[in-house]
Amino acid sequence: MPELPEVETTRAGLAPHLEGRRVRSVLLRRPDLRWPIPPEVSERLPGQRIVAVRRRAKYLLFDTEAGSALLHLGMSGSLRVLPAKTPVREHDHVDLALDSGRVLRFNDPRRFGCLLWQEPGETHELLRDLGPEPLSEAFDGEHLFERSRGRSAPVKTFLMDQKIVVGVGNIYAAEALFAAGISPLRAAGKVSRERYAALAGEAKRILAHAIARGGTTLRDFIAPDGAPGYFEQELSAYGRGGKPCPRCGRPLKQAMVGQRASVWCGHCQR
DNA sequence: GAATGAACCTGGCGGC
DNA sequence: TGCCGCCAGGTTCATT
Repeated sequence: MPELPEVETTRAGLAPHLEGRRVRSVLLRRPDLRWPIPPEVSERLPGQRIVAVRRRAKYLLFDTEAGSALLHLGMSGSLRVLPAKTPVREHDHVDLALDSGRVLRFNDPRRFGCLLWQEPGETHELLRDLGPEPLSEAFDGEHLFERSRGRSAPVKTFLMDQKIVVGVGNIYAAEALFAAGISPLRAAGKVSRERYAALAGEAKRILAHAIARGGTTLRDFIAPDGAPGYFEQELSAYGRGGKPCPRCGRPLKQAMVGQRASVWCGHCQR
């Protein structure tokens, strides 16, 4: 289930194989992903040279002079660069054949991912209202404090709102709140400036560390080179409901917060 | 504007 | 062993 570190790991793994390469052809085996793949992808991408592989939030952008392919991995998507004759597996929905003789293959069992098109010089509407990147200077405690005033929703829901900050999903929200000692149930508008400073700092630290470790391997995530991520071994809260808190040893609580499974320590997180 | 909940899809897992 | 039903996940959209 790709979150920002997984998407960044994917981007970094793909870039050396794609940048400077020309797209020979596009094969759509199954165009009905989350949204239908628009005709521009198969009409305008062939023949184009990929000049950059970028990431914005959890979206990957493959830039060409004719426009950019915009890809979201959804919850189960993965991308691999493979020899052109590699046998197709179930759920291999899209192939981009490259002039290197290899193919960029998109596999997505649950089809929550998408492949869209962005015109040159434009910003796709899905990217327009996104919050700052969590590892940028624009994201800090002051940003969280200002945007949270008057909001009664749980701070975990607030932190996962992509308009507030991008790329923080269920796993890293749980981990950042644990590290900062903030209960996920606390109303976002009731968290102090000082505690938001701690939360922003922990979110940055955890995300940067997860990227360095190759993301989190949970069921579906595999990096483009086929290697699993190693961050899962270091999770303190996520997926550990009922197990001892790494700090105080008391059992971690588990409940739904904003429709999402949440784990926290009732003693260490207030 | 904010909060809430449904919907999308399917593999994995627990219970029977 | 096989079947059934629930759960998980990110994001959008509709409703309140």
